[in-house]
This record gives sequence, C-alpha cells and structure tokens, in this order.
Amino acid sequence: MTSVHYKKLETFLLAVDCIIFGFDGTGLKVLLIKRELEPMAGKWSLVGGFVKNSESVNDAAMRVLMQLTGLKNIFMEQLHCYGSTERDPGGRVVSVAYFALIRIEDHAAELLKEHNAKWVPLDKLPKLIFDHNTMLDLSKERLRQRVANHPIGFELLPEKFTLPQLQNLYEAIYESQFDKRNFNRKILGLQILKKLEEKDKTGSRKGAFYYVFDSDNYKKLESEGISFI
Amino acid sequence: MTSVHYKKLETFLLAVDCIIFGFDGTGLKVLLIKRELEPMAGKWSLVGGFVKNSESVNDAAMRVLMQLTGLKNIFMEQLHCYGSTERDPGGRVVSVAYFALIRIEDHAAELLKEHNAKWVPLDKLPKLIFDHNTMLDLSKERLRQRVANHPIGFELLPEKFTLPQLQNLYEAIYESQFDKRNFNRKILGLQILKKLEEKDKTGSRKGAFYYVFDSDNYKKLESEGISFI
DNA sequence: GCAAAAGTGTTTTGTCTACACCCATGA
DNA sequence: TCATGGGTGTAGACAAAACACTTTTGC
Repeated sequence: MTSVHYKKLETFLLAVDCIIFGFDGTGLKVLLIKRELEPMAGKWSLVGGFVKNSESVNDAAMRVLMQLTGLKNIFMEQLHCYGSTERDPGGRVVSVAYFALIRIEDHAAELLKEHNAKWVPLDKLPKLIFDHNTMLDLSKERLRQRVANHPIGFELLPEKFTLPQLQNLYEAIYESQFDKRNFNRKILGLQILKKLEEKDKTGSRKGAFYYVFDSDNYKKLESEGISFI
Repeated sequence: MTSVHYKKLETFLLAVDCIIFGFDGTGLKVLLIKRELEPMAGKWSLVGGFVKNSESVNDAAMRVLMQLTGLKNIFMEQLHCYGSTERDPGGRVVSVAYFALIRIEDHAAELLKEHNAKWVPLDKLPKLIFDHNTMLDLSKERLRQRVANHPIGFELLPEKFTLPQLQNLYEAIYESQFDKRNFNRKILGLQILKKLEEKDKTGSRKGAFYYVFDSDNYKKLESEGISFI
C-alpha cells in the first residue's frame, strides 16, 4: 500500500545501484557483480537491489552495500536518479544511483565470492547492463569533484597511511601526475593530518611516515571552505 | 503495469518537484504555489506533480514546468532524489527534485494566477510543506556551483542584458558584492559575450551597453574548462 | 551644472608551478 | 656501497584582489 490520500496514481518499481570504489595502492577499482536475475542474467552489473516500502531509499542503498561487503558506516552519497522509460527491459524501474568509498582490505572476501562479485580496475571496465556504464562515468566525475573539496580520499585508505600512498590515490582519481613537493606542501598545509612517529617500511628502505586524518582539526577548519587538491 | 520480469515487488508513487528560479533585476525569486491537494492543502509548496508510467522522470519535470509557465526548452537539471519513508504523510511518495532557471518576464502571468502561483524572494521564503525547504536549500547551493562553472546565469536574464545587470545577478546568487572592474574584466575575458551598439538607458543617464551571450564562441571554448566567477 | 550610474588601469598580494638534490636504510 | 623510494626549498609566472577617478547625459 503506497498511498493514504493519493488514489488511482501510477506506481513504479524503485531500485538502488551502488558504485563502490576501492583503492588497492596503485589503481582505483569498482565492485561489480555477475547478475543472477533475469533479464540480463550473467552480464556484468553494478551492485543493486529493489527498495522496500518500509525503508528509505538511502537505507536501501546501505542495505545493499552491507549485504555485499558486511560494512556499515561507510561513506556513501547519492549520485543521480535514472528514470527513463526504457532503461530496464524487465519493467518500469526507476533507479537511484549511489557511490561509496571503502577500504578494499576491510571487508570479507567470502561475501564477494558468494555474490559473484569482483573488484575491477576502472580502466578495464566491461560493458555493463542497462545504463550502468553511464552511472559509472558520472560517478568518476563526481568523485573528483568531491575529493577536491572534501576530505573523503581518506575513506579509501587504511587508517594509517603515508603521503606517497595518498598521492598515489589522488593520481589514480585524477588520472594525472602531481609533483610530490607541491602535493605534500598542499596537503600538510591543510593541517588535517597528524604525523605519527611510526614508519611504513614496506614501500622503501628508508620508510615513509604514517599519517592519520585529524578529524577534530578538520571540523574546526570546515566552516571556512577548503580545497583538497 | 510496472513489471514484466520482476514479480511481487513493492511499488512506489513517484513525484517530481521543481525549484524554479527567476531574477527580477535585483533579487532572486522562486516560484511557489498554494497547494490544492490534500494533505496540506492551502500550504505553500514547490511546484510538483506525479510521474506517469508513460514518461521519463525528466519528462515529468518538464511537463510540470510547462503546465505552470507555458515554457519549453528551458534550463533544468536534476537536483536530488528524496526518499525517506515519512516525507509525505499522504503516502509513500519518493520525489525527484529539479531546478530550473527562467526569465521572469517570459511567461504568461495568467497561468500563474490559475495555479495560485507566486514569485517569492529567496530571503522571504515561507515555511513549505514536507521537505521542500530542504530541497530549496540544496538548490541554492547547487545553483552557485553551476553558475561558477557553466554559463547558465544568462538563462535568468533577458536575451540582451547589460554588465551591471549581470553583476547584480551574480551578486544575488552569491549573496555578496563584487568589484565591478574585476567583474567586468573577468566576464569579458571569457570572450563569450558579444557587445551590441545599443544601450539600455533605463538604469542611468549615461546608459549601459547591451551584450548577448555568444553561444558559438562558448562552444569553442567549452572543452577547455572555464570558470565563470 | 549636477546627480547618478557606467566605464576604465595599475599595483599588490597570494597561489600555483616548475624544478634537483640529499637522506635513510636493507640488501 | 649502492639501489630505492622518501623527504625538502626556492624562484618565476600567473591570477586574484584592492583601489579612485573620469565619462555621459537627462534633468
């Protein structure tokens, strides 16, 4: 039952589709699944599901993400609503797309196998069903915008990360190279990173200092409007 | 009938709500209506309507706008999808919000009367139904973003406009003052305005030269990524 | 001739970019 | 000792911001 006051109106199926970004240290990846449902079963698809009457659309997206990754409380933002009449040959389905940023190592790999899910590098995307490639294109653009103005890049990195790791991430997102002196100066100038004593020795002999995101200080600076790259 | 392949899924009512901006030369305004439908009949509301199965969500928004203003082919962009369970006490309605920019003088005033619609200055907004105030807040933010990177400010002005008029518009959008020398230099530097010989004498003794948006030249420059303020 | 808005340049400031060498360490 | 990636400073270019006076013309 969708309505108390509104009678005789046409109804719709509502879906959510999630663009889930991960970062493995060198490249950006997206979580895709081999679809199990007709139509288009067996094709590559974004992670999605139908919204229930008992939940908000946002909650549906979080549920879908949770089912696949086991993760809660992760960064997620609505991208766009896709509502053309012919987007899904299986019926009149309007889909709300979301994008999410997760730490690749964070989640249970067995859940991925169960769902036929796979991390796919952004530069090796297959053809996806429906309008999912369009969604992905828009999400890449949006990710760049967001990362430029909000400290969300950290969502893709481990809690402790090094400046070279952070730079690699930004270079992956923007598909371009940055000068490390300029990059470090800019990032550290924001004063939202806390330097730890500890070093990461896996990447080099010398080792690189770990940093953590200083969310307290960020909140202090937030009101002023900062740029992150 | 919403579905061929998908059975036993829960369905939704889908609405569109339009934030319609106009500019009267000094301040930004929004088109609001006194709602005629229960619940909340008689309250102030954004312009909205239900989506039909036969049309895309975008088309529904354009239809709603057309019904109220008589205008087609105007600038319109999807803002956000609002999908919380309790947003509309009349039923489970998910709403997709759009924002549109129109030239205030362009449209038929009688249509507005017919629909109980009124132009309301942004700084004198009444309390609106449901989550419509939230939609408006987001649309103001989005308008600023868009205007900064796309030449859409012109959508709010007459075809011929003066630089002081354009500056007033930008000042209204950003709620701040700009230096006219810097402003003129910046705008003219973009090379997307064509200066006419004619002057607008309504605003001053001296008169201000009219300009028109040079869309041909804009298209040439578009690829490079321009900033508009 | 004067009020009222339009138009016009220059200087200063800050930000972004380009660029090259030393450091620390494990093998 | 050497190979590898980590860390650091400066000078020049460019864009943004601050700032005041002259022009036009209807009354």
